[in-house]
Amino acid sequence: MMSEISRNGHSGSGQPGRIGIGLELDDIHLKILEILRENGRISVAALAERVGISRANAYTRFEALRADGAIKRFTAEIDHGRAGLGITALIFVTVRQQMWKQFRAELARMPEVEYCAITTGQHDAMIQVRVADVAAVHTMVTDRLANIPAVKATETVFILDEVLRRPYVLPGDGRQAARQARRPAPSEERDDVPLGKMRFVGAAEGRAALRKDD
Amino acid sequence: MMSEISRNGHSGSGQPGRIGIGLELDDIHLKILEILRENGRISVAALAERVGISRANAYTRFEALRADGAIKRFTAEIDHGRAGLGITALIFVTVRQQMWKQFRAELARMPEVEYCAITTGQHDAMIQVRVADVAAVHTMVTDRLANIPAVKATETVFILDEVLRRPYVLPGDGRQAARQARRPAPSEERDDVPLGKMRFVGAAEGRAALRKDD
DNA sequence: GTTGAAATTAGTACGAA
DNA sequence: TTCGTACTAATTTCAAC
Repeated sequence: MMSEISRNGHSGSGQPGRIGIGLELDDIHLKILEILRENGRISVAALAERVGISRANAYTRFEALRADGAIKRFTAEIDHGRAGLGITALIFVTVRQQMWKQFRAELARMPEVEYCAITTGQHDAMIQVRVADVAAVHTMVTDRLANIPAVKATETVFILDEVLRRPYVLPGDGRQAARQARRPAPSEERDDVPLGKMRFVGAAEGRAALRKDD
Repeated sequence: MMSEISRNGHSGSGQPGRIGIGLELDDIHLKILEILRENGRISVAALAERVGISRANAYTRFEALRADGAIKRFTAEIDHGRAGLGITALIFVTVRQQMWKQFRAELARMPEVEYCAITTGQHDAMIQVRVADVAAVHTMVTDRLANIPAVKATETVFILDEVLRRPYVLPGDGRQAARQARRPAPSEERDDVPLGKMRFVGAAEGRAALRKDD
């Protein structure tokens, strides 16, 4: 029903970008993932044809990806509006230290939470909820979240529009990006970028005052 | 490759929580969606059995849900760490008014962006990116985002851990919530909830100063 | 890693309740 | 509408190459 999902870390391997311990993923594996994230119901036979390998090979790789955990599961994307959950909100939560375990346990009991991530910055966690109406957000925050001792403070914003959601970003996309963006060729490095535009918010700096910069 | 996804609004219907114009979704439809979001590759035959309807009926409903758009697509969930994208970050963007169109167009050209939503509050949009290493986040923000005229300012936080992701929240979950949480047993109703804990950030208030409340 | 043939399963059509 | 059945097409499995 609810799923703990993998940490961002690389299971011990210190090298960022390094492929995980299990399978070595080659280009064909990545192409399979790319097709599967667009169409999770494609038959393995059709997959083999699109990738340009034999069916037996496709079955082997498909199973390997599943077994290795590179593919975690297959899922259907639902239109929430049509399913009666027209309101999406983000709730940024400040958690009392040493009460994370309780916070997580409570989260698991809230089915309207679609996503929760621990973040650096001003807050400690961001949760995304889907509910039927604005009142439900209010109820959720004031009745449920605020009653959790682990929750020190919350800040809620509403999502007005979801501009894009990609099924899942893959390294292949990065290569495309590198091509498209043709990155920071040291020579043509742009130094006219207005530095005041950007801000990186680390964990320590987090609770510090937030200046407004517009 | 990239997909515009539906607005939060209810396509004209003013009633929040109301099912969209197309299909009337009954309990069986919702049960089908519930199964499909857990296992997007289940066969329609197996689906029929689990729901307790005939195979023919299952095919009809399955197709109807697809045609109606209640099911938008099927996708595979990838383990990003294993795929070489170990870093996830959230970038909050302040967008110059009347340059939204440009902003969206540029977003479409950034494959490392997995999700983008327009929000109320201090910022105008939140984008989630997946990249190989921390340096790539820096490059993304300073070289790509900052060079978009539509982008007035950004604020970046890193995701340290993704605590939970549910495939998709459905109204049925709400019912469960009501049951599970069955919470405020009037006797143990807590009226000592510190109101200062919560903050709702509307669009207008947005750019106002942000006090620190810890 | 590939191909081809057998076994199984999926998808369609249609009449009856 | 929904169900049950029969029919056709496709997929998966498994063998040998």
